[in-house]
Amino acid sequence: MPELPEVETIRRALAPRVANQTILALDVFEPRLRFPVPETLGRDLPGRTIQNLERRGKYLVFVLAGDRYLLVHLGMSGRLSVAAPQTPLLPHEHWQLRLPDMTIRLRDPRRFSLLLTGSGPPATHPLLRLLGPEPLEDAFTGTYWIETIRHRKAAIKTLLMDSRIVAGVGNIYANEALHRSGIHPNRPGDRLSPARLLRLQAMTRSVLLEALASGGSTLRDYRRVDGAPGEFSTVFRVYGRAGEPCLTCGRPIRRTRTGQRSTFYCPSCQK
DNA sequence: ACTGGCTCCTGAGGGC
DNA sequence: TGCCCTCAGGAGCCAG
Repeated sequence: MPELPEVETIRRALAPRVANQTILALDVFEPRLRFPVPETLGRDLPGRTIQNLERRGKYLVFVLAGDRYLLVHLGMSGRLSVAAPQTPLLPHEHWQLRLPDMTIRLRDPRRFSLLLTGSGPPATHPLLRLLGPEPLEDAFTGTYWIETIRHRKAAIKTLLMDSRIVAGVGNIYANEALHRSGIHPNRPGDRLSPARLLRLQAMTRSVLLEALASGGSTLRDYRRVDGAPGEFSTVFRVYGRAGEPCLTCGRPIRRTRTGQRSTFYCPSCQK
């Protein structure tokens, strides 16, 4: 489900509301998520203060006092919401974090999400340690991108979605960035010129920034924390538009598969 | 060192 | 109405 713009939208909404709040309780209703929720979490967390809420790729990091943190990933169908006290549990609500002023609940029908904890610098957690640079930060330089891609034989779309190369670009925005760049999703990395790679890097940034400005996209499961839908899906140029006319040239958008993921592209505009 | 394929899970939607 | 099939925004893990 959520890609970087959606996770960042959630982070921005929650961060000011959770900062400096002390955890009253963490209630786990279903520990069988992507990885089992550690049994000690519920005992461990009460009394700890949340210092701030950060993001790395599609991971949310609740930084706690005392050198601890909570790591949350929403997977495909995970959704965080602020629940009123006493609200009955909805189906597939697997845990809640109770704070003095609010309760945060996670709902996730497919259970691909995760809730883990760690101590020390979050960047050293095994799931974060190998992540590539943030696409919207300076570390994602043109030199790095070109040098990383130019000798790889995998499809450029697969490489763009590889979080070890660049963190947080998922299926929707990879499709959109490739269309804006005029690059065929299945073109091997080593068959793209530096100039075309630089264009793709710039288009990746701009599509993520535009989505962020719209509060993210809405497809099936994603909602903002307050329940409002994101607005970006109205401006998809290829994603989900198989058979519809390309907004650039009018020829029908084609759907295919790259790896195990759905790929949408214009056979005329993308080479 | 890379690459591609498989896997976890539930729900929605289409065809018959 | 029901059954069966395919597909869904992620990404770790595995064999080759």
